Amino acid sequence: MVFRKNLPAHADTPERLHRNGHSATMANRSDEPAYRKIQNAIRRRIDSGQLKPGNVVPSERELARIHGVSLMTARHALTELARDGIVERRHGAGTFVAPPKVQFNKLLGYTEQMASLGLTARSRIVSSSVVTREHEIAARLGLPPTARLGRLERVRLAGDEAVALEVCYWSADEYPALQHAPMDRTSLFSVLERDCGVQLAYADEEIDATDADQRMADLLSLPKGTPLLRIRQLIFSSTARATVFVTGFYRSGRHTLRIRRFR
Amino acid sequence: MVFRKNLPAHADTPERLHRNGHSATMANRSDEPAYRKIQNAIRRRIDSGQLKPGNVVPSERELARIHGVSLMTARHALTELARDGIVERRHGAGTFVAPPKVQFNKLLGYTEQMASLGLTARSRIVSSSVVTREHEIAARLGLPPTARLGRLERVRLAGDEAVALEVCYWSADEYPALQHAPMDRTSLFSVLERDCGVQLAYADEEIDATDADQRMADLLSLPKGTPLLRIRQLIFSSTARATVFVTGFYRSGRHTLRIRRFR
DNA sequence: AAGTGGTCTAGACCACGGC
DNA sequence: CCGTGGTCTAGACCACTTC
Repeated sequence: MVFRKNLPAHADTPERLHRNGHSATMANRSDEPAYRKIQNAIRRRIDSGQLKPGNVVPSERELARIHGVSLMTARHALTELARDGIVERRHGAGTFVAPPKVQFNKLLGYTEQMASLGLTARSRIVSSSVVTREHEIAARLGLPPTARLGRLERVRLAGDEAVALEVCYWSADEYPALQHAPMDRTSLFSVLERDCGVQLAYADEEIDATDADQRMADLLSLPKGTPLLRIRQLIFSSTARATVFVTGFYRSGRHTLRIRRFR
Repeated sequence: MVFRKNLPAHADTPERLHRNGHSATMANRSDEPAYRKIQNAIRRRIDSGQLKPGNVVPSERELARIHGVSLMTARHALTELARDGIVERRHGAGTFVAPPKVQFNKLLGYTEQMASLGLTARSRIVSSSVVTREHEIAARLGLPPTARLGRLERVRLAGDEAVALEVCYWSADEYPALQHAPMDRTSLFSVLERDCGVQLAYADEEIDATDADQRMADLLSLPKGTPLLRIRQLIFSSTARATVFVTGFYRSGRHTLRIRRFR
């Protein structure tokens, strides 16, 4: 409930009546701050296509009038939207819907990458187990040396062609659900985020080149010695906890990593 | 000159005298906004080591008092510093100096990378020329197909060991200075930024794995067929102009690319 | 309880952009 | 010229943390 508060010192004039007496009657809908309501109103108009990139957004003064708030509050709403890249402000001209941003260096699972290319991810499970002697990987995950780790080894397919071998490790005690999910059809990311209540946030990756040993060569149907891109990623949750460790071997020519780096 | 302005409506009380009459006497130093002065004052105290990470920064009310500004102005100063990651705000507790941020995915030249590891970069120039028939690379740089391109091929050394082969291309007409700089001792980045007045901003990179052909094997003193990490980068200026195209072949085990990706 | 940041008011003057 | 965003005032009440 937002009752009327905010009566500055100089409101000791009789005009304080302008706060109409809807206090108990209309539900003022949650304790959402006014500036956030304004933001949401604008976001909705953008999402619905009513406001397109380049279109002008109502000015500070207009928003203040429409929503019945002070200039500073309307201003705060627009300033934050600009900081988040939703709108662009041009001094003396106005506030405009920003062109949609392409996200760089975005952390995606294989399933999501394929989906973003309009393809369906398929996998073949090579092995699925619980291991206890992976000291180094346990250490990377911030677990004791002999922690029980879930381990999943999958061959990634594009069409009928094997393009990658991925091995994942996670704490078997914290995420038992992963052990029994149908991982040949399901995304590891989606199980974690939907079923385990983990919000993934970022991954630190080490990238180098190696070549296929006999086992990899067999699994990927390649000659032994073929160069492979190796990506080791340690994936962190939004609470900065190391959650999954993945090592992937990607067939050259079938997989190029694209990143953008900033100065 | 900032004279006293900002006399809101309710300042018709006698208290407006509190603006002490220094108007013409002390030089108010530039037209820098008050909130920026506050920010600079705090930044200086952090840079000089007087304020260390975790230390508390003066509160909004304190800053307002010290600098003789209103609460909203002091608040604005801190809010922006927090947005830039300089300080962290904790509701009910205070504002604190943020721990120094490690920069991820930072675009660095080889010379700079070595410097950041406390090492000195060395290179051996393999060839330096101007070419006119690299249609594909010219296209990447946004130039006509037969544009004159500067081309520089260098072997990168760590100690006495060859760790990488890098080939750079740029517009020979726009940056003639690059052709005659002592590139065995100098950074391409520093020549561009210092001598050519170009501010580099970001690079789009394509990363995959390949293996050494006979020529690379000879130049890097490796067996033919050794897996190499290939990084092709198109480097853009702050005006979003493609400026340099670099292809690098990095010896595995001697070079691991580290990046962070966000969800 | 004291102090902090978070939200908000009802205005002010200025610098800038486009007509 | 008029409308826009940028800076700023002198306060207010609230939610939160710390003691």
